[in-house]
Parts: sequence; C-alpha cells; structure tokens
Amino acid sequence: MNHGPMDLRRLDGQPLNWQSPERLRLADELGAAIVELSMRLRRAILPPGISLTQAGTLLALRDGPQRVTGLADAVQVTQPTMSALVMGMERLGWVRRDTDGADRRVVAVCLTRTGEKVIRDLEAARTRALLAGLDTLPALDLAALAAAIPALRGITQHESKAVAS
Amino acid sequence: MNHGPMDLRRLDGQPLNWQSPERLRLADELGAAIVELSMRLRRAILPPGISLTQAGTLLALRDGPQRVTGLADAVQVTQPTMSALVMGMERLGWVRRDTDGADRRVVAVCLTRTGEKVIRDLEAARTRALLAGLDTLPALDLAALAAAIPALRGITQHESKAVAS
DNA sequence: TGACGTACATAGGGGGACTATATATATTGG
DNA sequence: CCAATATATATAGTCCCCCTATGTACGTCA
Repeated sequence: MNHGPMDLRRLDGQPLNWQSPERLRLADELGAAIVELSMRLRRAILPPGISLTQAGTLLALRDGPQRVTGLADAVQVTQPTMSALVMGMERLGWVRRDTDGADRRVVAVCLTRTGEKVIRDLEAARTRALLAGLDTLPALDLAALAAAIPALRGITQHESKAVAS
Repeated sequence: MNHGPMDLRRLDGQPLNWQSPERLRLADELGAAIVELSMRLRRAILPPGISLTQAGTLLALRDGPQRVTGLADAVQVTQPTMSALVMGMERLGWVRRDTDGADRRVVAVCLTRTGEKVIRDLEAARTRALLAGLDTLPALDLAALAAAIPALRGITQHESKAVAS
C-alpha cells in the first residue's frame, strides 16, 4: 500500500516476489503486448471517419457535459486542438455547444442523440473487432483475460490520477 | 465492475461455454480497457518526436530487412505512406535503404545502429511508463496481468493472420 | 474602474495518411 | 526478341490532426 513514486521496496507479506526483476519483465512484456494490440486494432476498432481523439472525446462526454478545457485534459490534447475538434464534431452533429448561464465564457459541450449513436457504433465495432481476435483463443486464455481486466483498468486509473495531480 | 462469474474456478476441464454471453461481455470490457490504455499511454509511451507509425516500422525491422511494401503491410499503412515514412527515417539516420541485387526495383530497408538505439529508447520509455502504472497495483493484479500476457499476444497473432490471408 | 486571470477562439505551420498517378524494372505471350 | 502486362516504389495533391503563439471576451479582485 505504498504510494511513493517508483518505489521498488519489498512487498511484505506477499507470497510472490513482485519486485524489480519480475516487475520489470512484466512491464516489458505487457508493454510489448499493449503496443502491438494498439497498433493492430486501431484501424479495426475505429469506424472509418472517426479519429481516435474524436472517439476519446465522445467517450469522455458519456458521463455528462464538459467544458472545452476539461475535455482537452481528459483526452490529453491542447485546448486549441479540443476547440477545433469540438467545432468539427458540432458541424457533424455529434455534440452541442451550450452556453453556461452563470459564466458566459464557458461552453458546455454535450452529446446529441447522433453522438450517442456514434458511441454505440464505436463500441459495437470495438467489440466486434475484439471478438474476432478472441475467436481462436482457448478457454484458458479467455479466462486469463477476464481475470486481468480489473488490473488493466487499474493501470489507467493510476495514470489519470498522476495526470490530475 | 465485478466480473465474478468469469473467474477461474469453473474451468477445470469443463466445457464452460465461452459462447455468446460471457464472450461478448469479455470482448466488451476488454475492448474498453484496451482503448483506454491506448489513449492514456500513447503519449507516455512514445518519446517526443517519434510517431506510432515510426515506432511500429522500427519494431517491424527488428527481425531483419524488409521491402517497403512488406513494411506497409506489417504496419497497416498504404505503400505511399510507408515510402514517405522510410525516406523520413532515412533522413533521420534510423534506417538505410539498400538496393536488392537481384531485383533493382525493390529497396531493402534495414536498421542502422542509430535505429537500434531508438528502439531501445522506445522500449525503455514504454517499460518505464508501464512500471509507473503498475506501481499501485496489488500483487494479485500483477499476477493476473502476467497470466494474461500469452492471451494478449494471441489476439494480435490472430489479427495478423487474418490480415495476411 | 482598471489590472489581472480565465475560457475559449483564431492564426499559422508541420506532419501523417490517404487516393490517384507516374516511373522504373521484371515477366510473359506471341 | 519485343510489346504488353505486372510489380515495386516514388511523386503529386489533399485533408485532417496537433502543436505553439496570440487574440478576444468575460469574470474577479483591489
């Protein structure tokens, strides 16, 4: 339960020795696998005409309206990039730009029905592409993947906290 | 998001149906996790000044020289894109363009020492970024990730076969 | 009220990726 | 053997994404 950065000290009480050598090797192999997956699945996952950043922005809007700067942080692009992106997606009819009543500088970006449908298509394509990839895997591998999902989510949660702080 | 029903205990020699419901759910959640990972780690993993396509091309060259068309297929870009990419990387000193003796149309793209160093830096940055992400995970999650690595590789292997055939 | 800070937009430029097409080199049928 | 075709790569032209630097409108505070 230590939160120190890059702390490689001993994990007391654990039956496995997950310190530097194994940890390093895990990071190495996992990194290779994730990069390979990203590169190979990028085109299969994204429907034509939707960029990765557009997809990320739409997904960031699922939980409710966001201002432009917040979206830029969430998707990890600069604010001008997000401004242009939002304007483009407004032109496509995927989002609406409402003005906040209290502060007239901010624009509240929110999904339209069309945008929600784009998200559904996006997720459907993603699932379809991955189902094809899972097709040849034995049940043991599928179980291993299922068991690893919380850990995979945990990696990104740490990342978002690190970026936010 | 608990995935209790997908755990390992049901799989000893059982014809557990990894058919529609569980399979679909696995693809869905795994897809979400992978997309999230891709988006969040893209900037952390790639050293500044190296694009994802450049990285993929370098990695594809690790196993030996390749012709331009082969690289384009491996990295999943068009041939003109790969031509420009290779010329750019030649200008950077990362690759060399040798002419095949037998067929003077083809160029054999191969890594230079500099290119090999770029790959090492790339992998080091990747591992470093991931190590930071693994930092807060409990040993159980680390074990789950380690166990899932062959399966993760299996997904992409299927993809590459599907593309090739 | 005027100076400063914040939220977003605009301007300009570089790079990546595509389609269509050109060029140079094999390969093949008559 | 030569013209037609096929193959490997390069060039041209365009669009989108993303960046930095800067501008504009609005809020905040002394």
